[in-house]
Amino acid sequence: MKSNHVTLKDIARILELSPSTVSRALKDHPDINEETKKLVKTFAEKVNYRPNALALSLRKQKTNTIGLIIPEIVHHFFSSVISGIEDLAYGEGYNVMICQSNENYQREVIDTQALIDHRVDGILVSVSKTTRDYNHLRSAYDNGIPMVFFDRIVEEIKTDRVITDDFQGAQIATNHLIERGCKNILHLAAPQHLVIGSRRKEGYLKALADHGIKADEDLIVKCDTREYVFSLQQHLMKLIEQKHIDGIFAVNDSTAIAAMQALQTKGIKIPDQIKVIGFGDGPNADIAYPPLSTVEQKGYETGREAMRLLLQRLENPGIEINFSTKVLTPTLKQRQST
Amino acid sequence: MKSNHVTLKDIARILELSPSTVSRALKDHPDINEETKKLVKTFAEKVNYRPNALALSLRKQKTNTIGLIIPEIVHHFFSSVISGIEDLAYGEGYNVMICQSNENYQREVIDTQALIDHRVDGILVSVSKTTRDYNHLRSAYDNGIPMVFFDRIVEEIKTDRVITDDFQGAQIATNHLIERGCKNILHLAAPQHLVIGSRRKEGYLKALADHGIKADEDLIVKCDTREYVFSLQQHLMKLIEQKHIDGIFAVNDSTAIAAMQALQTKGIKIPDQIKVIGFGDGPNADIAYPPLSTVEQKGYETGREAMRLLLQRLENPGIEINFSTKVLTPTLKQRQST
DNA sequence: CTGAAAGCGCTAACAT
DNA sequence: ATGTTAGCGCTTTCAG
Repeated sequence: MKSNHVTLKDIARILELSPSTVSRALKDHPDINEETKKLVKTFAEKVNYRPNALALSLRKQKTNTIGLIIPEIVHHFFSSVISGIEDLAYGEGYNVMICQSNENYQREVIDTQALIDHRVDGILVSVSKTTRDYNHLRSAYDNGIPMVFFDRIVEEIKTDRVITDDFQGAQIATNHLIERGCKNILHLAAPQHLVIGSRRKEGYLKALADHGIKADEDLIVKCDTREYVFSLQQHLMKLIEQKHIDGIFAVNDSTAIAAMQALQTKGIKIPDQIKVIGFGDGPNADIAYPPLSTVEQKGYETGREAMRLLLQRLENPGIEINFSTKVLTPTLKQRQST
Repeated sequence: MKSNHVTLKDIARILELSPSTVSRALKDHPDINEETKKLVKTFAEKVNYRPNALALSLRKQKTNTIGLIIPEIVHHFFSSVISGIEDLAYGEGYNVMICQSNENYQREVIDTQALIDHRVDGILVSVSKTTRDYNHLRSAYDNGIPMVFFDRIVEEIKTDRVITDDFQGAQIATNHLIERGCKNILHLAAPQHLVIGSRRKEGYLKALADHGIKADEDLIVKCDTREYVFSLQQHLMKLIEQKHIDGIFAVNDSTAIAAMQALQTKGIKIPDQIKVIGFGDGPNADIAYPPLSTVEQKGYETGREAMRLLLQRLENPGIEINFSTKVLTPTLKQRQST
């Protein structure tokens, strides 16, 4: 059970050649005799030789690894992001080192450090909800490691970015409810200190204004998780009755789905009596009853785009200008809840 | 923007010391003068020195990284597994290199290779559905890299394992349906070359036998994804009618939920006409309509247990006997679909 | 066409 | 108490 990796030196010794010759033979260096190449290659194949990636990285001063810092893998949006990143990265010969911050600032700091320690060639990051200080990221930046922020960006650090147009997404969702005949629309909102929280609320307000509907502060309730919905159930039901609510725009899908379930326990029919729309479009939307209308946030493309921007930096080192921000527009996914 | 990591040598040069002294000072070697230590440490702190993990690994012949090969991160079970692994690993100073095979054999081979190339200290793996040949894994094993299989194990390779008692879980699920009055139970099964596929089928058969119900091969249909359900919809509906199906045990939750949706489009009432139970207990179970009864499979514990077994091997190298298999027993989660 | 030697960043046995 | 040296596995100049 002891480690027994074959090294270049091993091959050289057995074949009575020098390590340099073996190295060159393996990578088809023109100087090497065809005979020798064949000999070395077949032998290497036979003994299942694999170059040591660490030694290579150390020598080349390039790890061909990019680091990814992500809040929570369980969320469908983020796991789609991972797929987008990996598909591009693998194709270009890069490995991805995934770190999950678990929405925890301390963990994020440690993760960033680990990525720097491993000398990743670049970092992709979406910051945790609890991160308010950015020195750890700036330190990576100062170390000369190219970075790209996606989704949860840090405005203070100038880099390439990929974001979703939350404002427009919320507007699309709210417009849709209005077009479906809703007059009194409840918004279940995320905390306003989060960019997605305030941007989505603003989009909601804009849609109302565009249709000459007067906004009502009472109809904006801070409530952005499934659990939150059930704990506010009493309050929400009262509100819905008093204000004659006929539409709900929730800041994410799981909140929207929980809201539907809460309404249904009171015998309210969806979409007949109240129409509901979410934000995100994970697989839950299809599973919900009725299937949830929502705006689709493009996780896969977000990841792909972020990786693309990073690759660009990696291929053009030294050029630290012209940072670009890619904005992805979410699209309406109508199902049966509206 | 150019890479500018400080090295031991840099510090040595500037402080006019030898690299070894700096190295020792940094790790509190008793031989080193307190003055020198202080000098070195404060300077290292100041310039934000961080040892190069690659150089360290190369030198120590130990990467403190463990590799994880997992079919699909999106599945709740697997992302829980990751959390279980990480929590333990980080605590012990290990990093986790996550590879997603995407249920693709080719990718799994490449991933395994990448882990070997990076000289991970150990590997945790749950094989993809499409994997039939195990040479890639055996090669890691032969290289002396300790492995632990979890969930989707490979029986041909002797290692430590963590599995769910699929047999018992299936039995629990099927018994539950029978107790709820079902007589003709359809089983939506996973491919039989997967251990979880055959074990769950066997548990189903055992439950039937225990209750004197004659098994009917026609009632076991290979169908283990949401998409599969909809593509087989015609066939399934016919079967349900002909065989007077009154209960369905699906090999996983999303298949169970898709089945409920398919039935509902035909006006079939759940649980009144047909009762449905799944396997896994992800968050989808709560969102489904009606909320899905299922057996709870413990992802977090699976990951933790697998990592625990691996750590044991890493701490006792050379002992390649007494491989143990940890079996976790799933528990019934009754909701409204039965 | 092949080999010797240096070095990527670090540690540790062996000096002094 | 500190320095020298060798070496982890590899590539790449520089010499033959």
